[in-house]
Amino acid sequence: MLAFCGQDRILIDANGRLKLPPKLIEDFLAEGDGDIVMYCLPEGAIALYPEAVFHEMRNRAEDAVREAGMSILKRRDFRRFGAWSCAAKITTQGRLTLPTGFREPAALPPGTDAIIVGVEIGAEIWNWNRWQSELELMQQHELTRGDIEMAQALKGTSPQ
Amino acid sequence: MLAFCGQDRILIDANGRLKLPPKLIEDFLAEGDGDIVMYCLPEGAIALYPEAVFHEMRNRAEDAVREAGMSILKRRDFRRFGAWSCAAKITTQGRLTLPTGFREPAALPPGTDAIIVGVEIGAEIWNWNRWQSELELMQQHELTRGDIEMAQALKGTSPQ
DNA sequence: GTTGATTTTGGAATAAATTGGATTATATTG
DNA sequence: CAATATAATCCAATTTATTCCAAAATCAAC
Repeated sequence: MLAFCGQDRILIDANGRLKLPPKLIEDFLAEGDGDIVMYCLPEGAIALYPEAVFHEMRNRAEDAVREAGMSILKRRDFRRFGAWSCAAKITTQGRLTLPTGFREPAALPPGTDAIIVGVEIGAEIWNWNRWQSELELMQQHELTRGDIEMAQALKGTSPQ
Repeated sequence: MLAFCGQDRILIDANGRLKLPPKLIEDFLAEGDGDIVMYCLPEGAIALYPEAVFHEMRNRAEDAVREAGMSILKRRDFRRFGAWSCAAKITTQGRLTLPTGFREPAALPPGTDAIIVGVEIGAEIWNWNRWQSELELMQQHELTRGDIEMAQALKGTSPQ
C-alpha cells in the first residue's frame, strides 16, 4: 500500500506533543522501527523522515571532517543540518514531542491545530495557515508551467 | 540514533561552567568516553569535538613538520589550532568549564544564557545574539537559493 | 614553609518540567 | 445500533534543571 501520503489534521498538545495518524505510524514502523529524524525546514515546517532516509540525504564525503577544520563554509553546512535536525522515536502510543527549538520557527506552539502531510519519502507537519499558502504557491507554479509548456508546444508546431 | 543534533539553551554559571543537555552527554560518552576538545572558532563560538574527531580534523600530512620550518603560513596554522584548542573531560554530572581565555572571544562570560547546537560531528556553544545572526544568515541564504531554483525550473521547462 | 584567604571543583538536595501510561470520551465502521 | 478503533484528557513517575554547600586546591602574605 502506498506509504507516506495524504493529509491529516493533528493537535499539538499543551506539552508540544502530537499523535500521528495510524496510517503514518504504520509507515514509520515499517521503515526503520519508528526511529525517525525531525528536520526543521527553511520553508517553516517540520519534516519527519525515517532515519535511513535522512542518512541517505546527509551521507558525507570521506574527508568532510578534515575540511571542517579549514573551511567556514563546510562548518556552516554541518551547523545548519545539525541545528535543525533531531532524532526521535515514535512512542508506543504513536506520539512524538516537537523539539522546543523547532516550535517557534515552524509556528507550531503548544495547543494549536496543525496539518500533517505525507511527502512520499516521509511526512511534514505544517502550521495550518502556512500550509494554505504553500498549496497556493505550488498551484500557481504548476499552472504557470502549464502555460509555458502550451506556448512551447505551439512554437514547435509546423504546418502539416 | 542520530548524534550531535538539535539546539538547547544553556546557562553559563558564575564560575564559567555549563551543564550539557542529556542527549549530548550521551553522544560524547558514546564517542570517546567523554574526552573532548574545545576549540574556539574564528566565527566567535566554542566548538566541542570528541577527541577522535579533532584528531581526524588535524590529521597532518607526513611532511607537515618539515614544512613548518619553511613556511610562516604553516606555522600560523599550527599556532592557531594550538592556541585555541583545549582538552577536557565531561564530569560525572555532565558539566564542563569554559577555559578563561575562550570566554571573551566567544562572548560567553560567566552568568549568561547561551545556546548549544549540535553540528553532526560535535557541538558548538554560541552567545545568544551571535547565534541569532548566524541563523538569520543561513536562513536568508537558503530562501534565496529556493527562489532561484523555482525560477530556473520555469525557465528550463520543456515538453518531456 | 606555614598560615589564612580566596577561588574552584565536585556533589547533593530541591524544585520544575517532561514523559509515559491509563482512562474516558468521541468517532467510525460494519 | 453495537462493536471497534481512534482521539483526548488526566495523573503518576521519572527525568532534568537549578541552587546550594562542602571539600579541595590555589594563591598570597608573613
